[in-house]
Amino acid sequence: MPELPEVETIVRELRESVCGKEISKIEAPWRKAVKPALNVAARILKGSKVEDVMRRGKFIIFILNKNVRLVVHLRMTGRLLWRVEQGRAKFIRVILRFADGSSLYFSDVRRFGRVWVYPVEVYKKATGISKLGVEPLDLDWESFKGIFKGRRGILKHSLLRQDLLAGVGNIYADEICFRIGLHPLTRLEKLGNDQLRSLFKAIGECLRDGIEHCGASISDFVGTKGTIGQHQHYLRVYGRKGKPCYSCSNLIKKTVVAGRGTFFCPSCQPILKK
DNA sequence: CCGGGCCTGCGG
DNA sequence: CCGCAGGCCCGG
Repeated sequence: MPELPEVETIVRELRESVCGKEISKIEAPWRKAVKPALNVAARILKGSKVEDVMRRGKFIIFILNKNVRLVVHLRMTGRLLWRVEQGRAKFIRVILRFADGSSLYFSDVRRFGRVWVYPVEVYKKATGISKLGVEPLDLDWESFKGIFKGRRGILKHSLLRQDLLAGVGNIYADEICFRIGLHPLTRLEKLGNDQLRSLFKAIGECLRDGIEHCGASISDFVGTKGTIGQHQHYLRVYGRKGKPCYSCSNLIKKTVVAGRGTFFCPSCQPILKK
């Protein structure tokens, strides 16, 4: 459930805390979390120093010297933590040990998350980063139009497609649809130029708001020091089934779109016809 | 385009 | 105690 704003929050914290550190060892209490096999990953990592930390979509990329990249995807319940609470040690899947004695823990209750270690020449292919679409926050209106104008498909489904736009997940997709006043099932091809333009603006606004509030701690998200975000207090529809719409006071409904729980206001978000 | 698989905790 | 939660991959 960490989406672009939550991942960005983590990356900003890491950039302040991990740069310059030398990795002395990688451990994997759950070996399947690491690709390639742990001994291979360890050999590639040997003696690597962290030069920078970046984000691409929902991927976290550690730039290491000697042209090595360590990539993390948190999927649903993954966390990167400098300290793990008592009782949650059983969820630690991977540990990065540093030469200064500190350790960064990859904890993940549901084991969907992964850590990859690869040379710079192959890491994008090996992780799936090469298949990602554009970065929503680097996007200008002309490029956005190039991607979405004339495209067919369901609005919410298109927002969730990482090969079009990298980083939007279920929560922000619903928030974006609410912000432009369209039902998540609206077909893209029915959007006029003005609506496309407002969609473009809404994507940027929703994601930037999320970053400004250090992410939404809805179910699981915490920062690297265990601190929660604040954006859950600012969500307009997600998780608000049966509660009055902030805009019109009608009750928020929940349905399923693209296989995911989807919240919307039936009166503020009509399905666009024709 | 839909649904199952990966997984576990927790809500109903 | 069943089934839902959902990012992403894959197969039909």
